[in-house]
Amino acid sequence: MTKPTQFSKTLRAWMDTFMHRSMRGWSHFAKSTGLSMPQFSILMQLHHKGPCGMSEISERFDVSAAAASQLVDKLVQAGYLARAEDPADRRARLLALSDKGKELINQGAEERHRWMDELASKISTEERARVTEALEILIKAAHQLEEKY
Amino acid sequence: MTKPTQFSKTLRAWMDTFMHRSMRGWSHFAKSTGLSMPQFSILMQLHHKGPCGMSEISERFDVSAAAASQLVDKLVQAGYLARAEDPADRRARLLALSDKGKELINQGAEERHRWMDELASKISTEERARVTEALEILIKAAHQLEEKY
DNA sequence: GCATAAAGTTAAGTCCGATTAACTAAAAAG
DNA sequence: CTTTTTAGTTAATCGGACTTAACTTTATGC
Repeated sequence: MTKPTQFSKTLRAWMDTFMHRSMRGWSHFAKSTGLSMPQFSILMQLHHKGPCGMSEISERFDVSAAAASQLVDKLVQAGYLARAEDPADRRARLLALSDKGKELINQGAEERHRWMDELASKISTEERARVTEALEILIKAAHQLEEKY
Repeated sequence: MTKPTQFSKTLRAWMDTFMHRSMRGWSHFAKSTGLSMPQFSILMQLHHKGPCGMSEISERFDVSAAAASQLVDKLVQAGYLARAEDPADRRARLLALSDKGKELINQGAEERHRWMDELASKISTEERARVTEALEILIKAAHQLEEKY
């Protein structure tokens, strides 16, 4: 954490390359669906974390409850989200991706993953094995970090 | 490219895990600077690709020349960008990050890179060597792809 | 050189996200 | 059972991003 090692330098270089590229693909796809970036982000969040209440949306995105409510409302009207009453607490809402919403997310993932397949084509078979192994190490480490909080 | 190999599956898994995480940090930082997402994206683009003209901005972000002009104007007024006349073509402008702009980008990179250092702490020394090697392979492949277009 | 095209800018208007304030309904606290 | 807190919605409004249209300035094509 004090001085950057070769490892962390390489990790940063990769992230810079990778982030820049995938960000473009991501926002391009969001635009092509007609959804705004905040709207798309909400769908992404639902996809990653599963169903949640309205308050969690406003916390995650650091906006007021009113803003979250309005944003979600548009997504519900567009058919991407289901908004149901929480049977355990009738004040609360249960937000979840609809089938249409799930399909959209999958489509987006496809687009964003396409360049990875191109990437794979630039890497020899023996290298792929080593890269796969290394990424698995990274993924495991990342999950360990996630658990902490 | 036809059927997903183990390699490409792992690559995708890594992408999903890390995109979600770093996107949050990125937009959080953008917000903390008081800059909007589009404004911040322009700074990022200048950082990655170096100085360019106004027309390139509008092409990259797929907005009208008018929108680009207005967006850039705000960044110039805020002191993040320098807008000079192109000596070779006096209609054109040369846009570049100012020192303040560069500093902001570096700060952002620090924030986004912090969790990578935490990640490093979860990985043993011998594993780091292998991961470093693998990432270098990926970086090289990514740059080969960039050159294509 | 004159017409046309290209690079930006400015202005007016639209749309969307976000805020505050006022409100409803349900749960928790006492 | 009444008070207070919590979850969410609605309305009015603000500001920012984006668009089209009209314009200025500079380069290019015949």
